[in-house]
Amino acid sequence: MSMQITTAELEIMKVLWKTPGLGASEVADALENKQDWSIRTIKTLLSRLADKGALTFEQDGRRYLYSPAVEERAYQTKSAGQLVDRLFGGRAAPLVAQLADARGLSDDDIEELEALLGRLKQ
Amino acid sequence: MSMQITTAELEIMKVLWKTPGLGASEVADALENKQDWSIRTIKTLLSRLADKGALTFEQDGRRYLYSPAVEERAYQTKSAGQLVDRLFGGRAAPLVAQLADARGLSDDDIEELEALLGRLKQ
DNA sequence: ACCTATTGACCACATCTGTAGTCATGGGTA
DNA sequence: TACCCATGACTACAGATGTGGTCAATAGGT
Repeated sequence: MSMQITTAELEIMKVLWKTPGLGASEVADALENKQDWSIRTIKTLLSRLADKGALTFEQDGRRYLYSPAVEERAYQTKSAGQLVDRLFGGRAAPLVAQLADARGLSDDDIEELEALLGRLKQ
Repeated sequence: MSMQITTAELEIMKVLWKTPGLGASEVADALENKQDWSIRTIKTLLSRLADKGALTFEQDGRRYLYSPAVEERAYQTKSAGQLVDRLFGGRAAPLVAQLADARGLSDDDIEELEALLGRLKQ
C-alpha cells in the first residue's frame, strides 16, 4: 500500500490536488510554465498514477477526468514520517534544528511553531 | 552534485558514518541483523557508492577500506531541505505541525524545540 | 461527408535500483 | 607444495522511472 509516487508523478498530483477533475490536456496546460513535458509524457504519468491507485478517473465523453485518490495531507504526512524515521531517528526536533541551522526559519515559522508548542503543552 | 543515495545504499552509509574505514565483510557483519543481504549485494552497493563519490576507499592489502565522503549531517540537511521544498512550500512549521498531528511529538521533542526557538528569538 | 486534431491504449528505451552471480587472483592453510 | 577462500572487477536481470513515440478510433469543424 506504500503508493510510491515519484518525483515526476508528484508534479501531476500537485496540479490535481489543487484542481481535481481535469483531463490530460488541462493538466498539461497547468504545467506549461513549470515543466517542459510532452503531452505524451503527461498522459503516461497519469496512466501510471491511475494504475497504482493514486488517481481515480471518470469518463467524460471520450476522455478521462482525473482526481486524486490520495489526500495531499496524507501524502505529506507519510513522506515526512519516512524522512524522520530514515534519517532522524523518528524525532522531529533534530530535523527542525538542522533546517534552522542550514537555512534558517522564517519569522512566520517561528511564530507558528511557538503557537503549536503552546497548544501541545496545554 | 546531487549525490543521489538510494534506500539500500543509505544502510551502508549509516554503518560507515558510525564506523568509518571498514572493509566489505566488516560492513556485512555490521548489517548482519539489520539486512539480509548477500555479501555480493553489499559489495555492489559499496562500489556504486564509491562510483558516485559518496564513499572514498584506501587500499589495505588486497582489499579496500571504505569511508564516507559525505558528512552525515550534510546528507540529512539536504534531504530535509528537499522534502520541505517539495511538499511544504519550503516552510518548516507546516512540516512539524503535520508530524505533530499524525504521530505526536515526544516530550523531548517539545523541550528541544522550545529551547531552539528561544535561541533563535533572542 | 470528409479531414483533422485529440484521446486512451500500447510500445519503446535508456538509466537507475535491488539483488545477486561469475571469474581471475592472491594469501593463508594443510 | 596444492588448495581453498575472500576480494575486487565485471556481468546479469527484473522492475521502476523519465521521457516520449505509434496507432486506431472519434468528436468537431467546415
